[in-house]
Amino acid sequence: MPELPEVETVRKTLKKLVLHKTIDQVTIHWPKIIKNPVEVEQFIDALKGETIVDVGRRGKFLIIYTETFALVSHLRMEGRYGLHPGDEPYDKHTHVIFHFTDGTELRYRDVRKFGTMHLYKKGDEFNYPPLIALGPEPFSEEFTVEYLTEKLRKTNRKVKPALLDQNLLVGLGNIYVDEALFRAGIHPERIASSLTEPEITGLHREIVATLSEAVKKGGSTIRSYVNSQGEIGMFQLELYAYGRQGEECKRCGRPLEKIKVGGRGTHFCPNCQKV
DNA sequence: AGAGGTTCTCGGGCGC
DNA sequence: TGCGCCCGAGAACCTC
Repeated sequence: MPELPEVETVRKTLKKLVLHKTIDQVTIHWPKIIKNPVEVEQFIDALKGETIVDVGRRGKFLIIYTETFALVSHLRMEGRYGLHPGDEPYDKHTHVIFHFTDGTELRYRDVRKFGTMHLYKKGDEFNYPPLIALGPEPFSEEFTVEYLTEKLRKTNRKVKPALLDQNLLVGLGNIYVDEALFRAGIHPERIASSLTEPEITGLHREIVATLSEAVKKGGSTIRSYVNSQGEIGMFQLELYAYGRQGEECKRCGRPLEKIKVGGRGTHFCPNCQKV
């Protein structure tokens, strides 16, 4: 589910819901979600009495800031946040509950239990995993054609797995990497170092354009994604490649195909994206 | 029944 | 042979 556009949408909606709320208690039903500190009791004790002052994002990670701490949260496949009245029942997939002093609760629900939370002192979060080695943000000045060229030039991986590597560039996941490659007319199995200068220029442009258009549409809802207010995204209507195998290519009219690349389902047009 | 939007870890293979 | 790097496979979990 959540790639950069979805996480950015969650960030905005979550911020509206929880800003200025004070944590009274934390309940944890599946301790493995908490990766740092190792002792879950320390995680709980640290957050008691803390007030939420901001909600940020780095790549696909949400960062919930309190006065003293940074809670780094990854939704992985199906993690979701929602604000609920304290007396509303919760189901077996609700693993972490932040009880606020006003009687409401921020609940983290994750059917597959893949999500993670790391708590650090504010300011330390970028010096430790999982944020420490991340590549540039696609909308930052650091992400230039020159940067992308340099990175792709020195790897023998296929271009799709290379672009999914969050240490090269943050934000792309399986949906948007297929979209950016389609829009740039590049076959996902091309060896990264074989891309030409014009191809990389086009790829850079389409990565930024695809992600920014998707942010404007509130992300893509394929199976389960909703933002923190329970609303679906609308970018799934604009997709050229993802999930469209067997359907007509919006550019040339021939049927799209689905193959496996680096173990991931990969959608592309064999006519518009030549090997 | 196997695939699914993610990412970390591990081990094989290769080159020096 | 040994070490380091790069890359791909597998694992973490549940639902349809």
